[in-house]
Amino acid sequence: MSTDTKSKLINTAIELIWRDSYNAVSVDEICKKADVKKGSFYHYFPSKAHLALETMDSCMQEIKIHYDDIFSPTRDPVDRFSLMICYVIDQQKKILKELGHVCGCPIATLGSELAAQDATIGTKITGICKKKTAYYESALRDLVAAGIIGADTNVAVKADEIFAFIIGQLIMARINNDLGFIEHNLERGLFDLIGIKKQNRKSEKLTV
Amino acid sequence: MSTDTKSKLINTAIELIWRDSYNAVSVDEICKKADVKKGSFYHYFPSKAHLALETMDSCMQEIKIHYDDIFSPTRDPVDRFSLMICYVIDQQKKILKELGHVCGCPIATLGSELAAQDATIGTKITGICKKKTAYYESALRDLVAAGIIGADTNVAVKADEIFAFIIGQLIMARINNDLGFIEHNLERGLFDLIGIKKQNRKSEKLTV
DNA sequence: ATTTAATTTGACTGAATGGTCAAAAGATTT
DNA sequence: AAATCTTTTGACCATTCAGTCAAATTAAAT
Repeated sequence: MSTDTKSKLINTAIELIWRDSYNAVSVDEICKKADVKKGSFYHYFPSKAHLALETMDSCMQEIKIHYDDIFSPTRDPVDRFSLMICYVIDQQKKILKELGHVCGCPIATLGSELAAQDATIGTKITGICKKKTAYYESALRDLVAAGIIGADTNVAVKADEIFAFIIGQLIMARINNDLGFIEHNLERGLFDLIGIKKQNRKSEKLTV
Repeated sequence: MSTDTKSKLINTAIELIWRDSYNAVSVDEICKKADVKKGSFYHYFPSKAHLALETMDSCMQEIKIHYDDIFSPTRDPVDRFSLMICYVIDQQKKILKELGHVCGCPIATLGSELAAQDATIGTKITGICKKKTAYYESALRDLVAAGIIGADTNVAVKADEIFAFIIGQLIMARINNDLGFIEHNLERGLFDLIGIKKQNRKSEKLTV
């Protein structure tokens, strides 16, 4: 079972690239930290760029597990968004503790860096974004059905806006290396953007 | 007048770093495209990182000229936001034509890439963001005074949200290499976020 | 037990990296 | 015209980069 070597490389790459950046991290550095020789690296990945692609798959796989639960149709649609915000913030806190820096969204950071450099990464990320917005879209439809937001809401557009909003806040948190703002304002801002009136918000804390 | 050499380097660096990324562009590449020898580069900049800092100053200087006009207190506060969106989109279109790729916000892209790598860049960008949100904040206060948005609006928080929202949309446009979404939805989304009712929006196009 | 296939190793390559430096050339000042 | 200061040049450096490869090791199949 030597998928161990491969996943060691992927997990190490996620850490290093997420904290620094794709171009700032070398193959040698990844290998050294993963305690894998370079020859093994190129046995599993044809190039550094392919490693990057697989790290994104790995991230998305992890996210999917949580989002499938958070955005379960059995949940109240308002709660789904609240829980997502909780998850995002908790994850950022965890990574801050582990890596010593606010890191933001690994996929957006990587995507922004490589957008013009590698077209295949651009299309890959576009696909991942589509998956994420699908969660938002379906929750928005349920909000419409529940009469919490207007029936005239363009849910596809609104879902993309939610995504961009969160990405933007995470980028700012990364640049400022500070989670304070999103801890205090991300949820409220999101509900403003969606157009959920205050009375529909739960003041009690929810757990994932 | 040899500031010519220096500004040639800065302008070339803006182009290359904006389109690709800081770490993807080498000093040699910048020198070659600017037609400046490497020795001259290090005569004007003590390091590559210092060049990056000066490119941000240069970007901010350019933005300030436009924003001082767009956010002039003589303007209707709703118009200010509309004009800003026009400016952002026009600039993106121009850069797309020039550089062949949607490039997003140069400062956010660079900031996201170097946040954990170089602390001085992080603080520099935090300063620039403060300047930008000052424009939004003052326009928001004028919206409050005009009774267009609620007097209970936390303008400082809302300004940061606006900033994050735009940054997020630009990142997505960069990743997708497509301006379609922001052309169609950025203004509407921004007004949703601010909480401006439809009747306050001008349907007519404005010019900067 | 032997063949076959998958994995690991470590030394290697050539190009590119950020940065240096002394000397030449050009301006400015005296 | 001589001296001083600024700018430009191009050769140079040590290091790092992504990627290669043949041989050694280990595991699986026969």
